[in-house]
Amino acid sequence: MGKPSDLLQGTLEMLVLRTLENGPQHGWAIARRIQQTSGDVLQVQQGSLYPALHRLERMGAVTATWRPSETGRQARFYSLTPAGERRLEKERAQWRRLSAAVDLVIEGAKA
Amino acid sequence: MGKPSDLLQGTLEMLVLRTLENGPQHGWAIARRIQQTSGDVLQVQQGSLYPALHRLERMGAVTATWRPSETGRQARFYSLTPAGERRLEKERAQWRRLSAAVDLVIEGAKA
DNA sequence: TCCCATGCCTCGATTATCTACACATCTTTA
DNA sequence: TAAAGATGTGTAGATAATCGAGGCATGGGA
Repeated sequence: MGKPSDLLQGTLEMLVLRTLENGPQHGWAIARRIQQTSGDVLQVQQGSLYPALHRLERMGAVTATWRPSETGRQARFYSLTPAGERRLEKERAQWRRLSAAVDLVIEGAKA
Repeated sequence: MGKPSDLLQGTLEMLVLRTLENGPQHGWAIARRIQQTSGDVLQVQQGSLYPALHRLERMGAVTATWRPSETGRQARFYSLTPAGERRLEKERAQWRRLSAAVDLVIEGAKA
């Protein structure tokens, strides 16, 4: 059960933005969804998630409103902004480029 | 020209160990080789490389000796130890697992 | 002579993440 | 009824890898 640290720094924001492409969600649901979608490989710590959400809000990539959740409790729902979508696209492209580059190095034939 | 930070933290050690699978090399050559092998996408900063090399040496994953380089100058050649090989295998497996998980999340179908 | 490539290294700052908490409500279980 | 667990948001302090910028030294070419 690897933590999104280890080598995934900076990737958390991308994961969060990507999850919000499916529509507005509150923090707890975002964390759960990432874990599920990744086949239980990635788990997002609350101490990383909320600061990341606040960063994204400060930079205008997401907006947030208080609304009752499915269970009737008050929860903070985050939505992607156009700026957030653009940011996601950039980070996604960056990820593809860099992870492909790492693969080239580590999977390449010896000698 | 992405920096191996951005999302590659912790990956540097793996890249270095992988490069040493091709035989002993000095720091400068390791950096150059990673850059070449990655198709000029990854570039290793000296301020990251040497601390990483020293960490790996302290933990016994590599050994180092001074020898003249191809150009005749004294250089510090690093070699993989058995412990380093084991570490590389673990990190390589970890990388595959986690990068595949990230791909699952970000490439998955919407909704 | 001056510059550039080679080659090693350190220092301070940045920054995201982690662990571990605190707080609140609602539901389930003993 | 009381305890426990799930839901849900958040902060505080510490950690640690990386970065940028610099220093130092040698050798070769212009």
